[in-house]
Amino acid sequence: MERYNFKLAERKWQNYWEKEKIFKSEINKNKKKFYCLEMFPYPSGKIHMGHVRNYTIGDVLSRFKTLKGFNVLHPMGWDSFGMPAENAARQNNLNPKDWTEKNIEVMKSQLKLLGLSIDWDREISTCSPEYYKHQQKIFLDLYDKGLVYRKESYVNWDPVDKTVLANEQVIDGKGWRSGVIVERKKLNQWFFKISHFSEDLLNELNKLNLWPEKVKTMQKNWIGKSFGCEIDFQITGSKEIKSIRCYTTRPDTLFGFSFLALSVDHPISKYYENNKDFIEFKKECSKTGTTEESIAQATKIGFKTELEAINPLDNESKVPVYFANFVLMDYGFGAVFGCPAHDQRDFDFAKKYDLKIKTVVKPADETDNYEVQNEAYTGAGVIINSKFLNGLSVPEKSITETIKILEDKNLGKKKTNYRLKDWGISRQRYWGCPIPIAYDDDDNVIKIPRENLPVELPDSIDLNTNGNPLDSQTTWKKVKIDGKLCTRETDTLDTFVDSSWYFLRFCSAKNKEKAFDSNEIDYWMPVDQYIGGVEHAILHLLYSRFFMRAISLDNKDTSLKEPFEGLFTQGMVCHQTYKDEKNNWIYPEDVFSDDGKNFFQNKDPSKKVIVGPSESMSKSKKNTIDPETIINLYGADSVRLFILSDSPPEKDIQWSDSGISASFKFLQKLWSLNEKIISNKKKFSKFDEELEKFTNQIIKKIEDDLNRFGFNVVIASIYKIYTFFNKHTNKTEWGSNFYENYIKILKIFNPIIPHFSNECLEKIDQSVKDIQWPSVEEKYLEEEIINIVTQINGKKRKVFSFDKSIEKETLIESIKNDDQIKKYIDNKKIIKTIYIENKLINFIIK
RNA sequence: GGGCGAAUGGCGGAACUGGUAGACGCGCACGACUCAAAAUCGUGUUUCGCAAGAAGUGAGAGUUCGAUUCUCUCUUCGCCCA
Repeated sequence: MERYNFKLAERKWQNYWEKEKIFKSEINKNKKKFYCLEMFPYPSGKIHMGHVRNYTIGDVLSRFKTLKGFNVLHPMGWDSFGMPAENAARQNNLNPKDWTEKNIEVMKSQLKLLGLSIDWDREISTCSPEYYKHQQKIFLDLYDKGLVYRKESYVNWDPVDKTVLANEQVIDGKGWRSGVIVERKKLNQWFFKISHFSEDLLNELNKLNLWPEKVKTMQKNWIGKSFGCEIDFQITGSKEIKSIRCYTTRPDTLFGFSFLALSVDHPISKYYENNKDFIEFKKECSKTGTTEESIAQATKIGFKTELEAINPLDNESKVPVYFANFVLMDYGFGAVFGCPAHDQRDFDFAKKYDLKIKTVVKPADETDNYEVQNEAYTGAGVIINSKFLNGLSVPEKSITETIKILEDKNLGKKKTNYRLKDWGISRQRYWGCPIPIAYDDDDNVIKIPRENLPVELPDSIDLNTNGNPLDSQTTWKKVKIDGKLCTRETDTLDTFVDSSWYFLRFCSAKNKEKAFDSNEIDYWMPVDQYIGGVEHAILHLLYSRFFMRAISLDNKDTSLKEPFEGLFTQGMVCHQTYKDEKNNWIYPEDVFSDDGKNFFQNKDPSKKVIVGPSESMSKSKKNTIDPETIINLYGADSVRLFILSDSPPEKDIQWSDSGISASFKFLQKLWSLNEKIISNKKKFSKFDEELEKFTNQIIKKIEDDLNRFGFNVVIASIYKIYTFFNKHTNKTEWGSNFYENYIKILKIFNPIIPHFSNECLEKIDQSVKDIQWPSVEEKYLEEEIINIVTQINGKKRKVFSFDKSIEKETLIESIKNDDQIKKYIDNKKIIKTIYIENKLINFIIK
């Protein structure tokens, strides 16, 4: 008997799939389509286990749907613009393009090793002009629709490197490379008007039934719809400034008003631009980062003006007006009214500047003398100390009632506000899609004519300059439009733009004229199943939803709003972490253990290794396992089997050596079983009903489990299949229906371990082309024998088997007469009998 | 601080709409093969108990004939937002 040679088999079938173009997809209107998409990778060098898990899940689903008769689209591409290429290129003196292309080549070959059912004819790469040419057209389309605009906005500025930093490059308020404190700097930047769709993006979440609730909640919170009120506060103390408009979600606490806080960028700051102290203060504020978190954590500081604001509900009450660092111009109108008793930031601020703290809300179980002590009270309760508002319940009545009163008196207006801000898309970097815009001498925006697209990135570039390398490309920057000499925009697009429409491009990946063909997207879109990491739950998915709406707006070719019908977010792949005595991380392959308890270094067995907690695999912690090494050692099918078997796919999985080797051994066992079956010399007896039932029932179960992403349970069923068939083949006579059932089993292995399945099918003289998922016969799904769990007072005592045809009365009588049951019910009174058909009987006795 | 989710043997985990808790795998133990080991195969494996039996799904309550599953309170952990 031969051992299973996975190397030969896997290479053989991968070659076959490629040569015969088995996974090529085309429109076929007679067939139902299924568009399966996994989030495409960033070509960082090599694939990692997270990719293996992601793409295995998608592949199993694609192959399963194909077997079920769907016309499956399963494409792959590269999210190939981005900072890592620029950094790597700078470090190694390369061109980002060369670095990226080399990585794509490596990773593509690695993905092929996994045996994925991908239509490689549709491969796309976002950094190729072929792709971004269309993106630039889309940009101009959106510009024409009024969904793109330019405005001044803050960025994280590294004063030493003289460059803009992304949020993730700012660590503890300092630049990741320079280590100096990052400043806020104002630059002219491009924005997508995602806020135009805030309400729709929120509302339509309800329709996404095949999305995880968790992701929908996260998006809902991100969009952050709130009801509130805009209020014009009358101002005294200045000739020019008569009133200031504020937005608040808590107008009901207006009687607790003790200061008014403005953003340093508020329009009235212009009256202070010559004030030395204010300039100093503004500088101080610029040291706070731009993220909401850094603002929340920063110490609250203020600049007191000579202005006073009048409480609209109580003209007697006048409060000071401050500029404060925790108020952002982006939120509301850049002005908030401070109620220290019921807002923690206001509370901190009031404590610092010794402002009045007046309690106007009490918890329901407190008396009217309740006073806020060491922190703000933001919970529910009842309004107090507020004249005509007293007694209103917070928040149910108080907010709406107060708004009503303000509106009646013409002092305020109800307003809906969204936390979601417009999407800033300008990046001051080289390795991204050029923005197809230029400026004339008066800084007027000039669109690059569509026929001149793409605006290609210049190839030779000096990355070792301060700031954006494109800025120093003096020749590239100059462009003549309509005879006018203009200067190109040197910012490039945020890479999230690239991934916001790639799913459309896959539908007509090779179309040179258009970004996508309306016929093709009509058929293929929306994506039926999208699979990826939960880390993209908010930005990427929200941006894609925005893009679909933006493209569909006033578009006669498509009206699709939601790009992803179904979404699945898989968990991470984790591994134990190891450190040496000097606290340096060590790779798992440099560690060994004889007893599983004490670990030592391979290079020096006298050196102990400290075992840390299991964490998500990452290069920095060196707790990675290289997929290619593992595939070489155990084969792709073993890897696929293991990555699906140990945990439910939505949860984190622990990579374990014993786990992968168990999968490998199991495939060898399956192979021996197959060898045994092929070389069978045994007799066949009559039709085996038990075999038929087992096969039908397990296929049904596997199908159900695949449909609900229960891959780990599917693998458990496969282990059961082995046990059952192995037992059957140990009998002296096999059922006459044996082969028929065995072949069905080999077919259902196909989505999970495709090379192995093909190899076995071929060996047993079955075609591997156009395999169909075996149908199940209803009559074998039902049991003629029913098991009745018998309980006394809800406690299980015995299980009885009966023929299904038995009458209820006979069944109950016969159970009552059973010796073991008699023991419990003799001399007792049965006060109730609960009978659940075909399942259970419960005697309540006294 | 707020929101969401999770908690089941030594470990990863299973249990469909409330109805036999612990499927399947790992690990472990014993046995077979072997001079021996590895590999392989077989058997067992929630805890306590010789057994009959009892207890048992993070803790506590509640609803129910019956709760891992539903409700409430709490603890711990994870994720997201602040």
